[in-house]
Amino acid sequence: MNRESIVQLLESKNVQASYHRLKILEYLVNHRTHPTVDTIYRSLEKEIPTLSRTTVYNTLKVLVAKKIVSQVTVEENEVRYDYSGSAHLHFKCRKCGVVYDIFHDCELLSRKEIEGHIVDEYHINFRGTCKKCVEAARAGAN
Amino acid sequence: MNRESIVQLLESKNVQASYHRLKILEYLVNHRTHPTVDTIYRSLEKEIPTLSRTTVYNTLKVLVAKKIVSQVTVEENEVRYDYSGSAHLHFKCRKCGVVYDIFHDCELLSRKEIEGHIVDEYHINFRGTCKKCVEAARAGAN
DNA sequence: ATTACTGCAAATACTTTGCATACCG
DNA sequence: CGGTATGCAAAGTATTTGCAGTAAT
Repeated sequence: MNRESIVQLLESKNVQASYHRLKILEYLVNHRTHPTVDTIYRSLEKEIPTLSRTTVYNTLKVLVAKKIVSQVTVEENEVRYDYSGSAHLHFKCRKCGVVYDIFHDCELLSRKEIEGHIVDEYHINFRGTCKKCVEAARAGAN
Repeated sequence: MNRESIVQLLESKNVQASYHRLKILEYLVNHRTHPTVDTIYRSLEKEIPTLSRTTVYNTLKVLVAKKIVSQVTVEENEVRYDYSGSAHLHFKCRKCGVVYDIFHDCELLSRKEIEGHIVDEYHINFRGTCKKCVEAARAGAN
C-alpha cells in the first residue's frame, strides 16, 4: 500500500496523519508479521531517531481505538499488532515463532450472537508446529 | 470436586500435592471464573497468611506445564487461569467483565491440522455484551 | 491562539530470579 | 539426609502517566 492510501486511510477515520502515525501504520500495513510494540519501535528508530516508545504506544492506542489495527495475543503475555484486513485466524509456530494468518471459512467468524451474548469481536488462535518446521524436522530425520 | 480428588489429580500428573498447590488448584477447580494471578493470590491470602505471590506464580507454572490448568487471554494483556475441563470457547463481556464458558459444537475444535500446520492448542475468544447486560440495558430503557 | 502530538523521565504493574529457609519423603 | 517447595527482596520488563516542549490548524 502506498503512502497516499495510508494518509487517506487515517483521514477517513478522522485521525490526523502526522509523520509518526503515518510511518507506524505504514510499517504495520507493509509488514504483516504481527509485530510487538518493541519490534515496531526498533525497526523505526533507525529511520526516525527522535521516535520514542511513548509515541509508538500512543499511536497504537489511537489506531486500535479507531479499529484501524487490532491487538492480537496469540501467545499469552505478548501483545502484537495487526493491520485489520479481512477476518482471519492466527496460527503461531512454537518452534520458529512465526505467526501465520489463516483464512478459513468458519461458521463462527460470521456470528453476531452466541448463546444470547452479542459478539462484536473474536480472536481465534492456534498454536503448534508449522508446516515448514514439520518438513524441516522430517528432512533432518532422513 | 472434593479435596481427595484434587490430591489424586495432582498425584496422577506426578505433582507433589503440597498444601499450597492443593489450595491453589482447589480454588481453580471450584471457582470457574478464569481468575488472574492477583485474584487467586488475594482470595487465598486471607486463609493462608504466609502465602506469597511467588508461590502462586510457581504453582501456576507447574500446573500449566502439566496441563492441569490452562492460560487464557480473553483480553489482551491479562493472563487468566482456567482449570482445563472439556474443550470450550470463552466470551468476555465488555460491560460487566465476566468471562463465560461457551460450549459450541465447532468444527475447528476437533482439528488436528490446519493449512498444513500441526495444531496442538487453540484459543477461541469472543468479546461483546453479555446476555445479562443486554437485558439490563433493555429494562433500563423502558 | 488553541488544540493536538511528541518525548522524556518517573511511576506503576507484572513477572522472574537468586538465595536462604523450611518442609517432606 | 537430600531433594523439593516456599518466601522474601531485588531485578527485570512492559506499560502508563505527568508535564513541558513542539508542531499543526
